[in-house]
Amino acid sequence: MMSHGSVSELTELEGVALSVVARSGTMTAYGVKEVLAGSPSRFWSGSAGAVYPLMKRLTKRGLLSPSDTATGRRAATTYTLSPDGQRALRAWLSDVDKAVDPGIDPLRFRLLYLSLLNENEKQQFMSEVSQRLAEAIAAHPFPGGPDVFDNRNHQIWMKARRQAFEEAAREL
Amino acid sequence: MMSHGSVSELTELEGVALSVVARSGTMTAYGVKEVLAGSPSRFWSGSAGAVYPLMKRLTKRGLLSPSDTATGRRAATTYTLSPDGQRALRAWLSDVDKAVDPGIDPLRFRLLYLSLLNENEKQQFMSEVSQRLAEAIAAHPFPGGPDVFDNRNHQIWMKARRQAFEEAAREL
DNA sequence: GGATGCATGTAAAATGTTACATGATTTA
DNA sequence: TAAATCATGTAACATTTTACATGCATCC
Repeated sequence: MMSHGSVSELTELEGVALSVVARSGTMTAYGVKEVLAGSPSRFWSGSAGAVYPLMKRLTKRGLLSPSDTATGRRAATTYTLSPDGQRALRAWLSDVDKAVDPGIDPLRFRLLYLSLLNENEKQQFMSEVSQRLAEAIAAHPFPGGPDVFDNRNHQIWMKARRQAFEEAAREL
Repeated sequence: MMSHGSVSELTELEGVALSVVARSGTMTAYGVKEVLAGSPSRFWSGSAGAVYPLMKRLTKRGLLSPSDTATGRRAATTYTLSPDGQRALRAWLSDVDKAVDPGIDPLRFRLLYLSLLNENEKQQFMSEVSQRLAEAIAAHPFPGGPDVFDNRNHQIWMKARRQAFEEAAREL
């Protein structure tokens, strides 16, 4: 049998968290939380309750190296990637199976079931979505951080989703 | 203040579950589980431990009406949408804010952080992803059920993602 | 009639959300 | 210097995963 887990597999949240740390070189839990909170997606809550424990778990797994950076009399921890963390991140980033997974797209789900609405509701929905997508594409800087959820990347994805939306609409 | 919650808001999982029931008119927890398990996305686990309790919660919230359909001596419950369930589902389906949310796209995240890999790794990744996307688009019937995660819809979305991928690649 | 798979769940553990607490720092 | 905001967490609760248990049907 192939050795299945020389590096531990990461969830999307874990992978993104490690990426954020790696990109900066060093980062606190708060910093990671802020980046996530700046995401255009509501699926990244960026809540303290999610992120602080996450960083602890990744530390316990040996993927992050904490250092105590208390300022004044206040406790604080800054993290860097350990060598194992770097390996795990590389494995996550280049995981093609995960990459091609369609993930979760709320628009896709709705188009799949839109026939459950009546004609009026459908029309209304399609027209509002169309408008909102156009706005999202036009809006250069969306509110939030420029790091993970980089504007340009966001725009590219929104354009692709609009295309899917229009194609699906044609077949509705 | 506006009455904020005459119908309870649904998560994506809840919305999809109600949609599956609504489309069939009637369905067991097992049926819903099977549809979810047939999804191309790993984010829908379709595990019994997720679905059976979910159906109970939706029942408790008054959105599903259970009926006892024991066959022989074995307990079984089939569900239909209650009037409140229908309203909640309509509200979910036509929720434009949720619809435009980018959701979770594993490919998007990876392209965002791909610069953390070295040139070789990047090349390898891009070429493999490209191939896998092409395969996914060409493959007419993907393994799994034809209901929620309808082939045609899946294909449209994969095409859109390939376009985003190519555009992002050009700017890498 | 034993093995295999379908159908219906539950239990323990992990993860994530919401809400709170509290120390430090900036701002009015 | 009081109020607001930033930063660092924890606690209770809800949800989800993983793993197990078990009854019925079918097929070999």
